[in-house]
Amino acid sequence: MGTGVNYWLMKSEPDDCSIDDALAAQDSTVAWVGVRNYQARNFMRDAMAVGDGVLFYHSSCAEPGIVGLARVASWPYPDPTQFDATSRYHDSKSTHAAPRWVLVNVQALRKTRTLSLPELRADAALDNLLVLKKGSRLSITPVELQHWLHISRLLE
DNA sequence: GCCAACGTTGGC
DNA sequence: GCCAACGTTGGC
Repeated sequence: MGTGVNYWLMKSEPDDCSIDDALAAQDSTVAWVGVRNYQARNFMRDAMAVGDGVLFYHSSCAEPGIVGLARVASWPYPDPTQFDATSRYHDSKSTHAAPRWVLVNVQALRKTRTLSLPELRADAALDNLLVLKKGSRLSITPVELQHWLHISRLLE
């Protein structure tokens, strides 16, 4: 793990938790429940640090794209929904002794204009942004500093 | 609703 | 370890 702040893009379905929902939450902070992909989990578990920058992205909706800025607001801890038999995220194979899934808290900082997927794709400076790669389905992807800076400028 | 792409599972 | 079958993601 390197030093300094890292940057991430995190997808959320707005029907589930939109940028408005996050901003309306206590301290504008939400627990990022429901990640059930090992690669995405490993980013939270092994690479995220409190204060890391987050691009808040709406997926599976009418206008997918970046809709806000946020920050990582906790260290990783077990996702409580994995133990909840009534949750859609329940995992019967996970135990309290050896939790399979972790999460972090994410604090929304501000809503931005929607930087839409077509707009992102049309920007040559973002050619290598992981979320734009063909077939990319990861709900959490690292963002390079140069991409973070470029997108920040677009959202000013 | 369709379907491409990817991840996971489980038989062998 | 291989790989077919199945499940999920997510744009369109």
